[in-house]
Amino acid sequence: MPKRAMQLWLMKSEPDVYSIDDLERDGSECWEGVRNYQARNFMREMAEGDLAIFYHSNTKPPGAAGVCRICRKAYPDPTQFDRKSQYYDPKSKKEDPRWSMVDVEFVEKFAAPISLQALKDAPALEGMRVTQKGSRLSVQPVDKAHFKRVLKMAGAKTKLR
DNA sequence: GCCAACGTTGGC
DNA sequence: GCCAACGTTGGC
Repeated sequence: MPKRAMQLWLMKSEPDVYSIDDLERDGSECWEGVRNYQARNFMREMAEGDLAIFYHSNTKPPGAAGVCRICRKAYPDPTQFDRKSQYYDPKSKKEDPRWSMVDVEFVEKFAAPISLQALKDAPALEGMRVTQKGSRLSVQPVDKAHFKRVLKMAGAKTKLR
């Protein structure tokens, strides 16, 4: 009966490509195109019901924009087999797909995004991966205390138990 | 647009 | 297995 504890994540997306507003409009979306092994491995650890901070990268300012929930666990990313896709990977084999993706659903958009600078300036968030210099990882785990703090900073409706 | 910080590739 | 060259990410 003991269930796996909920795990918490942060997922980066460039808002020009896909933003929290796009997710709010769509309700849910597949998280395609991750082509980094470490990020892929974290996605494979995700379970339905896990929550993730939706982070806007490569924009100004970058920062935490909202919350989403994992609604489908990892399965093969079809774009790796699509020759026309920018994510096509000629080395990936159908019988042993190299890349996975999960589906996420919209939970909430923060009233105002919490900028990366604000995250870095918060002493309680010390050690959070995304605040560390040169952190490029697009999918990363987040400590519960850090996740809660970000929710608090954002005045979020989402609460963790 | 620059460039630091990686990750990947391929020659050896 | 090493490592130089190259490509990508993403803040600034």
